[in-house]
Amino acid sequence: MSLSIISEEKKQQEQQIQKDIFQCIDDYDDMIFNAGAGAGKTFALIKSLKYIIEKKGDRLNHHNQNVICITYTNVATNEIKDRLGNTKLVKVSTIHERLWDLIKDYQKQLVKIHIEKLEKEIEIINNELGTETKFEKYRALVDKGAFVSSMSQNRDTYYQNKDKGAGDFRTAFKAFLDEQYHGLLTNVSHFKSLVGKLYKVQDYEECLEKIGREEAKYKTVIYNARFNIDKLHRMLISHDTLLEYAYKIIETYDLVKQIIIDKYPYILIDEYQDTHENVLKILNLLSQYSRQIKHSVFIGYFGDTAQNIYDDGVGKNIFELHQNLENITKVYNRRSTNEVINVINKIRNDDIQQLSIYRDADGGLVEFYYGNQDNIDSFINKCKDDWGISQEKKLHCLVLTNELVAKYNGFENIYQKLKDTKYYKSNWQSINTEVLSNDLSKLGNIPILLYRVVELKRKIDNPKTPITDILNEKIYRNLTFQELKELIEIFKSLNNSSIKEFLIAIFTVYHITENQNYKEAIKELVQLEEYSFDSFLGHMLQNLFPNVNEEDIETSKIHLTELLEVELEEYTFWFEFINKIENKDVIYHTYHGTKGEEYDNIIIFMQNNFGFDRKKFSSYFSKCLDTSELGEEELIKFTNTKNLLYVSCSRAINNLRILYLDDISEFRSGIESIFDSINEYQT
DNA sequence: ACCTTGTGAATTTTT
DNA sequence: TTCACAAGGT
Repeated sequence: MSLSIISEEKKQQEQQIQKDIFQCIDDYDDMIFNAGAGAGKTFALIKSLKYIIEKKGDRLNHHNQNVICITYTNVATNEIKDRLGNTKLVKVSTIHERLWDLIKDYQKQLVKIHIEKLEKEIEIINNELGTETKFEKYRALVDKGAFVSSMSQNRDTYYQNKDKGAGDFRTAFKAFLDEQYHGLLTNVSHFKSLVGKLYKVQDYEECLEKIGREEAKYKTVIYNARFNIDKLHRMLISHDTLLEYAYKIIETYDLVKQIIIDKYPYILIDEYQDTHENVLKILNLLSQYSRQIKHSVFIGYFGDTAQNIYDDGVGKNIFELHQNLENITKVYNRRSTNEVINVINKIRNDDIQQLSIYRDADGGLVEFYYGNQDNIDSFINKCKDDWGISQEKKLHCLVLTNELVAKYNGFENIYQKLKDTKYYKSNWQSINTEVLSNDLSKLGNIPILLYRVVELKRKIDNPKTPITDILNEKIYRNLTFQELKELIEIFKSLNNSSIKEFLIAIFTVYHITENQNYKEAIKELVQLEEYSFDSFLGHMLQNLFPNVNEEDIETSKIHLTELLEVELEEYTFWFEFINKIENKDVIYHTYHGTKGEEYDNIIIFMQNNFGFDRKKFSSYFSKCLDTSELGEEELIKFTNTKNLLYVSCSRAINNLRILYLDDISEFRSGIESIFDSINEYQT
């Protein structure tokens, strides 16, 4: 049994590092705590928070002050709250939640910033319309105003057709568009882009007028965390714009700065490398202003530049954005065996070269194999055999895309059928959040509906489910035992093989039963105008094929019916995935999705391409021997890939194998520089 | 034979 | 965003 004996000497040094952090807190020295993967960053953060509570708590309470702890995700927020225990002193939240809380009452100022934003956006669009080559034909129009007003009268036609291919779109538009404008339609995507921009300008100008007239809904700006895009013309801002506005308001108004400083003298940031540049700019402003007015503030960053895998994150730039930070690093690793540490050190290749804190850290395994797609199954089996994988000792596989995660976790058809709908084709960015999120509130309309149906079916089929769990409390609260029993009997009779059959049974019973409680329960489950399978399907159609053409309705309905006919087992796997129920011995994740996690046994499936980049990993390995020649753009790409590789490899505690699915002969030496030897995988 | 233009396909994560 | 490919023009 390795990783069990902690070195006394290193433990003492670890404690010294923690004391250094405390010293910074005492002296109000802004600091950055840098530590590699598995170093116990969150542990250090929590210890620091506890130190502040213990040593400064009374004074803070006396002055009605609080400590701010900001995290990158809601999951991290909950984890810190959990580990910290109950305290009113520390406000733990995501950066967005905290910033909105800080600025939302300054509506007058926010609306002013909003007006500036709208004006700037209009200017940007007009500038694009005036310069970009794709708008050349528009610029050549003699009477642009006539075209603009003609288009604004035909918004409906535009939105009904904008998701169609070029051919259909052209036909639809030629029918009513004045002949003189047909030239604009030669390139349909240019035309779509043009009209979209014209509409935006119109919306924004209209919004500015409404703000000017102080119309009811135009006096306040609202941050909506549920949507990923701004709806500026409706006074709604999303995540990035919130940060932008917060920065502006804090930059402009010294009073706001002072209020924040005086209320929150300690600000700690978890995973700083992922935070947005604007957040750093805000914190830097606060730090500088606090020195100016001589009201002390402590700002502490906890994180690791090498784990910056999102483009928005500041990463290494933090040192430029917030200068004179006290730099505290920790090189001890509490997670992995020496074999793993050795490899991840070579990947990060910077001044943090980790050492295990354990005296018995040998005994792990890291191996690099290459093969092809056909080897995947047998490779998994080999690892299962070699490592004695079982229900209790699971194997975690890292793949690059959610599509593969869905496939290997056993619900390929559900994912594909949803993906192949009109809605998710035009909102491809939404499919993964709306179908695969562990956070139910993020699931899309139809996925959450299907989820609830599956949930009900599972509860009914499981004899151990308590009656009260099947029903919403609203329904059963006022029922007598007899009524409850009858109701459950009806539910138990809905015994079916597929979601489709189950739904049909639900609605059939709905129409024949006299039991009002049942009807209420079904209404609670699905809210429809009419309770029938057809109307359920219609509801799905409306959501997943919005504005679908008359002639496509039938095929779309067939598509959706097929979705409902997918094997029940797949729905079970999907349900378990959403709920993170790990019933199988092999579990699949995306590389990105494993951030912050750790697993005993890992396989990473790797290949040349990822996303837009056909040579993501191949070019990484080609360049990792010598990065001196790289240009700025190339270096950003390189670092991004390096960090992703670092994050995924550093999840491993004991065993790590990589199977590369493309030919590696061109960049062999790059791989060898990190993984020592390369094995050809043979079945 | 070669060039230009238009089109579609590939897609991680968080707020 | 980048690439491949098809269609049509020179």
